[in-house]
Amino acid sequence: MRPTVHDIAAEAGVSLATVDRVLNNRPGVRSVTRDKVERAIAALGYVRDVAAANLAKGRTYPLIFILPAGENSFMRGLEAEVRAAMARSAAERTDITILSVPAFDAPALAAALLDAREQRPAGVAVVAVEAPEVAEAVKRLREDGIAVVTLVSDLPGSERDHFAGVDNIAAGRTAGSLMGRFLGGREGPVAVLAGSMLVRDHCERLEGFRAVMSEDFPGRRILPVVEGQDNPALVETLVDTLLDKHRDLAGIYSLGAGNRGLVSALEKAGRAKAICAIAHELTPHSRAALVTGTIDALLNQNAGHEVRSAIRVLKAKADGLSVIAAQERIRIDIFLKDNLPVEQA
Amino acid sequence: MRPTVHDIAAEAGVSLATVDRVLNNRPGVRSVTRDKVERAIAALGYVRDVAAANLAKGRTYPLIFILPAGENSFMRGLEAEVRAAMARSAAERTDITILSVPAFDAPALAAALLDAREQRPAGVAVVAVEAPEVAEAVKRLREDGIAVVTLVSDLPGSERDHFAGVDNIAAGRTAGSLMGRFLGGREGPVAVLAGSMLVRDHCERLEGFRAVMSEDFPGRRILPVVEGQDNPALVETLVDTLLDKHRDLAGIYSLGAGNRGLVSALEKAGRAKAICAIAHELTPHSRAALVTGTIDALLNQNAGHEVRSAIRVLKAKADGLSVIAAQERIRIDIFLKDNLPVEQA
DNA sequence: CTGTTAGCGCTTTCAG
DNA sequence: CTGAAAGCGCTAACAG
Repeated sequence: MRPTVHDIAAEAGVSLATVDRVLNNRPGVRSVTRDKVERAIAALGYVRDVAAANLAKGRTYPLIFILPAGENSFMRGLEAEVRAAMARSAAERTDITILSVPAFDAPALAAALLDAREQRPAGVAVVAVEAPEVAEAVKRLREDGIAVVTLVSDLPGSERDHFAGVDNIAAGRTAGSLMGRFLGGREGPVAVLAGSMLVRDHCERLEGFRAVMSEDFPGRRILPVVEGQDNPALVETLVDTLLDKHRDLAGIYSLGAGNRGLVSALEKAGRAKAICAIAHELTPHSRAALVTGTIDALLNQNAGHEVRSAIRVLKAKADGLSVIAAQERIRIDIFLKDNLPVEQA
Repeated sequence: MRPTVHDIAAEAGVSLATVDRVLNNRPGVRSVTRDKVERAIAALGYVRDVAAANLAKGRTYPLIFILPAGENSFMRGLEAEVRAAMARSAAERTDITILSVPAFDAPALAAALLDAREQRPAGVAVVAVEAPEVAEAVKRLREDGIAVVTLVSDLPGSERDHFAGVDNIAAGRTAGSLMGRFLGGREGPVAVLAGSMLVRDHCERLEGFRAVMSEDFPGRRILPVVEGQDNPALVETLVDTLLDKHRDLAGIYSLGAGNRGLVSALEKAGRAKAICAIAHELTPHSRAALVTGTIDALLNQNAGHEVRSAIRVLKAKADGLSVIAAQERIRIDIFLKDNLPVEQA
């Protein structure tokens, strides 16, 4: 049987309360006593039963998730994952609220953060837009002892505790590597389609993509980036134009959302098979396009992992604990038509 | 505050003990009483606090992992993950033992299973070798109420409760898809290197690979499969021969282990860059070869995920609970030099 | 500064 | 068949 607080109290010749004080390094213990207890802990190889501690504490973690509104499938999937986490709230001792804000709107986001602050949550997870006022709002939250985690898109240089998302430079590089190899010796330029250069994740993907293309495939021309605001209708128009203007287009890297527009444009132009398309995020639409071959490869971040990681980190930070960074690293999934996960119910 | 057993006892007008009997559907409750309690549970929307239940039960799960011996890096990594899980034993209420058996040795594996059975564990996780005597041993365990999960390599048709591993047909298809696209119009045949056709995972990868090559790249010649027993030295000799015999070799798919041998053979022949190599499992060696470009792509199964999943499933099965299959599905990771995870300490 | 005591939500004897 | 009471390992008042 593994040792309990009773055992260590007995071993150290003190009471349970004192052991508890040492364990949770609460003040009010003479250092001699503290030493005795610590020796006992070490001697018995005590490890605290976290479940029992939580039960006794009855602590819950009020958490707020701030997500962009709109019909972006990835974001709606992310929201679904947050709702799934809400369903597990009881078991995980969390109490989650979702706040919705317009996409790519820094003032609205800053306001939402301050709004969240009023509710005095233990932590806030936010899909960031890169702007000084947002960083400033994050700072205010931190000053109030509220843990802040950026989700999907980061806010470097701010005081956020952690970023729960993928390495977007690596994602862009991966896209570039696949694009270059898939095209092989085929002639023609490659177009790049982003959502907005206001969000960090899109900028970083572009940076990684360009880096690999120029390092490993220097002969390939990359067209200037086009911004579709993650809006399918706008994306479709933009791609229509691209296809029309560049009859020899060899590939398209879509690093943002709105892939429905990309897919329709390619298909109606009858160039779905001829053009190598690489996009991000596995959604019902992008999945279908991968299966038919309109999209050749899909990079994905697992929204479920991101949400669960954000929650774990927020809870840890709220308790002043550190996290094992490596363990919270989010992988970049690569999907081809051949390794698609089975569809969920 | 969410309802507790007390609330439902009060609501139903019975005692705690009766509520508990109903909750865990233990016998000795009149069906009228049972109904009353169940109505109360439904009315209050009660959800049991699993942590508290475990605390009260003080239950632990003795588990046995049976792993192949030898210096196969992937298997040693798997073992390291099992040891990591052992370190978490206290928190997870598990008590894990590792049994080591010679690789690809069905009689030894069957004996080990029977050996494990003597220790009356709650569950056994085993890297299977496909043979009737192994299936028979699994059956004996199940008859004794011991949960059995196959790990990495499955034993279909046996009575194992679950398989914790990747879809190896999909893995083979993915390898084929990448190989076909990476080669593009380049001429030359593709070689396939396996460990042993006695293990299910290798057979399935081969099947998937061949399927995609014939469907999507019918012009490409696939050489007969060569078995390297997951042994680097043997693999090296075999690849030496292949390289010598096929001066126009365009690609190699290594679907088993022993990649050290593959890498040295390619490098010493000076054909590392010219030949497209796709292999399995991220190990220190394969990682290095991916970075230098000797290996072009690596398919990987996350050993940590597999071990944790196996443990979750074994615990659930031991308690007679079902698992959400989708949640326990293990993904196939694809690594290029550009999306390698940061090296762990 | 330290100890006593009463729980957290659930399970488990042991009586009745 | 049902109930009362003790306790899992830990924490939190409240006394001393």
